[in-house]
Amino acid sequence: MMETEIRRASEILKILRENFTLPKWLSSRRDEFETLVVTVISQNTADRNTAKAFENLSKKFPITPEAISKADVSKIEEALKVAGLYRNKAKTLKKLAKLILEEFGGSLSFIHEMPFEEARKTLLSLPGVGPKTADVLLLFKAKKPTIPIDTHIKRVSKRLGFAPKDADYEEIREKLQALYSPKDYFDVHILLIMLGRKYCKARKPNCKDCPINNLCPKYREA
DNA sequence: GCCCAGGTGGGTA
DNA sequence: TACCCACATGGG
Repeated sequence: MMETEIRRASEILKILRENFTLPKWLSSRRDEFETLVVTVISQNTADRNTAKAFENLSKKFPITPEAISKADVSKIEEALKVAGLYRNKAKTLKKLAKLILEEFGGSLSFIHEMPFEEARKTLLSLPGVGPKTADVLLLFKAKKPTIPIDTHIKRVSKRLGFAPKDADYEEIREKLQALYSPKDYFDVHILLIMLGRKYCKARKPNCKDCPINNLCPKYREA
């Protein structure tokens, strides 16, 4: 990897830190299972609707493998309706709760105990858990060195020239992790999403006001 | 009315 | 393996 690319990446992070305020609550607050539940709900879903759905579900049930595994799928569906894809997600959550109860002793503590790769593989074997969801659990709850790649990060990384247009999830994750130090993975994840939402949008990017536009090859071309 | 928010799994070639 | 589609709601 080019030395200059690493320097550009560091400069980008520095400027993002100066321009965005990191929310403090993200890593604490919820336990592993709650985090899994909210992350599944969040799949392909706007944050506001995710929050509403999680709140709805919390009012109906304690967010535990015990309660969710016993819950009526229709009740879970009702709570999740606002988030969209609710039939799939309701089924997935119930399956996950059951599986965690029966195969993992009712807890996701293995994400702390297993080495990173094993923990990730185990998470990926769970229904409804793909790379994004697995990496969220690993980074936020187990403090493992990984960067969840969501749609914003995918887009921003390509525009910044960190990854080719056809790059897949793993390629982008590995590239970002190589560009940054593990202690910064959390901030990189959050800040790139914030950048993507505010300036580097899919349809109407606001490059003119973007705080890192002169570090962006796309902008300098134009 | 349309576009955006925004991952995973199952099917087909 | 590599695509392609289904899943579904809410706000601007």
